[in-house]
Amino acid sequence: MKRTAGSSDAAALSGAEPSAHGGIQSLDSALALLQILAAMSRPASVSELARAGAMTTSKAHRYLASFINAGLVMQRHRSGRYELGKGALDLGLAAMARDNLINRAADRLEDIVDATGAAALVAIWGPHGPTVVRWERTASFVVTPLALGTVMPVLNSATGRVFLAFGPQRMVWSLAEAQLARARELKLSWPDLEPTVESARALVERVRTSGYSSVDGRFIPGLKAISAPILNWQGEAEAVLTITTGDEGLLEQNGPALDLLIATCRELSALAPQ
Amino acid sequence: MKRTAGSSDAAALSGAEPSAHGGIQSLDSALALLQILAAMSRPASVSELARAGAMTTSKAHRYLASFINAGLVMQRHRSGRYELGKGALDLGLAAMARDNLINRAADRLEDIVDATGAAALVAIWGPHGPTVVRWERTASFVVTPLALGTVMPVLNSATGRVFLAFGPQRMVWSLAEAQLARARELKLSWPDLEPTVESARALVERVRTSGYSSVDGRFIPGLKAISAPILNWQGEAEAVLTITTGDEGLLEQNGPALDLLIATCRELSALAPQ
DNA sequence: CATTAAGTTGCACATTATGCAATAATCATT
DNA sequence: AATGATTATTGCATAATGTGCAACTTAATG
Repeated sequence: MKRTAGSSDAAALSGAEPSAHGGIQSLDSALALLQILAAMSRPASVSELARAGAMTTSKAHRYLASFINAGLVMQRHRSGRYELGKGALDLGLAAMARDNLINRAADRLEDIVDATGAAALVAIWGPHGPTVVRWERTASFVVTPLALGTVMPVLNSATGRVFLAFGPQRMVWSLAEAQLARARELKLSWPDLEPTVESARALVERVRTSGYSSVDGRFIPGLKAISAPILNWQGEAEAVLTITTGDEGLLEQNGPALDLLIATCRELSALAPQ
Repeated sequence: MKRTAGSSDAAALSGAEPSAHGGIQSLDSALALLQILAAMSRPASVSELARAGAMTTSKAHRYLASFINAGLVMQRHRSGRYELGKGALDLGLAAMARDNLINRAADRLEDIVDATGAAALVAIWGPHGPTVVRWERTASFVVTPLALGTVMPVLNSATGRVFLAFGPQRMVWSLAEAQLARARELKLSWPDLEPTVESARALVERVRTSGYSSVDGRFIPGLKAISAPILNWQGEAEAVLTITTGDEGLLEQNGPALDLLIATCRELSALAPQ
């Protein structure tokens, strides 16, 4: 392990340059690599990871070996690509179990589903965008896979739009701008949104003014959704609550489902931490 | 770092005892401590953690300092108790997103499109039938019937036929029977399908036997498509993967595109949740 | 305020993390 | 199927830092 060239005489004599925060240097390096892997949208090779982490492949490989041993990372077969493993999921679920805001929101889902006959979900902002962390539905809900971990698009989902208006702005707009660029490249647009920053900002104004967002069957035929934010004390969305249904009448403006959603989010917002 | 008492002479000469799995010893110890913290039901003191992890408080403290620096752990104030931080939640969310079937399938679209020069899509069963939820194409792909939310017909699209054979049967056949009745009313038929239940059942047998479905230019002039199911453990399609192209030669039987499609769906099926 | 217990940090020494090169495995091409 | 190129993995000598101990700091209690 190399010392920095500017080591003081005292440090040189004693043998160790302590890390700036009193931690362990190899652990810091390893955890930086883990974050790089987590940010990747696909399984990665050891050389990709080493390059991205500015380290030798040999070093990256050894860190990955320890992460595999701990269950945080998995590799499909020897010499295969690496991705996050069950241990990472378990760690996240443990962290989530301690998050009072998510748990309070989740506790409301059953009542919402019972009252509306629809499906309802809680999403929070994750490394890849708005991520479903809890959901409930009635047995008759017809859409097949709606699952824990589903990442919603920012621009054309009700959930995503609420994050666009109320979420952590720098991160949200970084992703939104990428999605806008991609849409322009493929010459896409949506019923109420052109793939431009100006159009997206106008959408944000509409969502902020109304305090919720909705998408109707023009986006996914037969599906309608309404979403509202659970705000913290800075007015930023900590989570988003969404009701989604195939029943076109259920989520009408000024209807009971929207009232329930807004009231629930308001109550949960009042309980949010500083 | 202490050697075990039984170190071999060779290891003593070379200086390092490699960890059993080729990883890094201090990283292994640190990750073991993190798991102990995750398993605790409440915030823990450094001495509790050190005791549970059979290490000195000084060692535990330094590991925790690195975890805090990485965001995986937080401490309410100096000398306060330790608990999992936002970074642990983010790691879990990233793992959750990886674990999601639609995201896994979507990740494959780019490779498929690159390999074939065609367009590729993921569809799920929605309220009005097979619904496109993800798609990719090359920028040069000129024919664009695709959009997020496009509902494919059940009887005369490759995607729909795979759902007919492998999808949630009660819902799928309810819609199929309605489309058959409509076709009889309009006196429609298709090159390989009469608008009868018997003919449709024969089609299902063919699709189930081959494990995939294809439609050629007789259905939509200039377009050919092949589809295969991503099956769950009950043998029911959770999603369907489709390659579509205007190049008639590309999707020939026993060709590389079909092989790629089948292999991809097989791999994704193997990863599907219970 | 004094005392005790727990958290945090300096430093000498003990231990292992690391880079480099060799070996093994996988992928692409013919 | 064979071959060459590329990438993943591992042995080992050297470079680097992780660790235990004790001192210092902080927090809690009487």
